[in-house]
Amino acid sequence: MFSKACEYGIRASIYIAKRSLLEKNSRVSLKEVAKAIGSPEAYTSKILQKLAKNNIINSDKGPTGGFSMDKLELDKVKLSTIVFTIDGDDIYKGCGLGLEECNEQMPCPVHNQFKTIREDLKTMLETTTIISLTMGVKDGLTFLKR
Amino acid sequence: MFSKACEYGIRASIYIAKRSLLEKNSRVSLKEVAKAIGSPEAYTSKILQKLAKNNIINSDKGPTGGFSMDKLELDKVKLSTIVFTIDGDDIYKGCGLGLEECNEQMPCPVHNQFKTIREDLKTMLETTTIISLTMGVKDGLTFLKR
DNA sequence: AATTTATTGGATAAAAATGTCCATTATTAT
DNA sequence: ATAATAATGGACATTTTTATCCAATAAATT
Repeated sequence: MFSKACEYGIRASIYIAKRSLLEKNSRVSLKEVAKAIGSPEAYTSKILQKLAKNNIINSDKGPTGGFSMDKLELDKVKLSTIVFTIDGDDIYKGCGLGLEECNEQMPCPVHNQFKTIREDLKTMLETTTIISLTMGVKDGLTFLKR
Repeated sequence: MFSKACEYGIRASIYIAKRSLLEKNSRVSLKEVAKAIGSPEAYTSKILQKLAKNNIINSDKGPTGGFSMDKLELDKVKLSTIVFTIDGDDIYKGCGLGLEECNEQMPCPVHNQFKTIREDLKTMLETTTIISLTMGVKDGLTFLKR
């Protein structure tokens, strides 16, 4: 469904969000993030860089540096934002059978069957906020690792 | 969503089904299939081999040989069968965030949001038959290429 | 100012997916 | 039997994705 990079990106964002929610002015190091979500450190670094450049997370260099998210913005960051930043819009516009062009006028054989599912997925991604996902983790109801 | 191999596999199956439906005892050559669905010939060959080994399509060697499907079985072949044969069951059981274990007891943060969508997808794949997809192509309503 | 710390960015490596080539095998027709 | 045809199977090549390494940069502390 998502690329590995995107999976790491979502999990990392949730972890950073959680830490930013619990302590103010918290800065989470790359090492801590990677450990918390069970991802390769250097690879995770690249993904966090991308998220930082797209202003989804903040990053600060130097001692006491690390990654963080604006607590007051956590309800504005949607899952769709992260997915789009890392995987692009294939999940929305891509054809289920890989045709370059596939639309109402010239649909692939599964176009209509996929339409509903894809729209549901889109809606879900666009309405699910990072804060809501973070809550589950904070309350020990959901998990970011294993 | 699906691998490229799986996309080719589905499109190829539909094309072979269509030809088998229109002419009896038809044998479609690899070349014809690849041309009809716009896929690389040699790569498509591998995929058809896999489908043939799993009895989803028939293959016959020699002159007049080629690929075919049993006309009377076309309503029994489900999209899910092809997808499972080529891509395995990741699409059903795999975690949306890539966790090795993810279930009701220890769900990932998006587990519940994905559950509905995944079940809908599963149901769709399990209820969509090759014959129904073939009809659309036969009637010029849907397309296998471009 | 010097040292330490942590992210950044570029190069490179490893793995997986996609794609190609060609000799072999099975089958049909002559 | 021989030749022609079409799938098969194995090796190989390319591309994309995933992952690693390390020097450079920026910031904080002493």
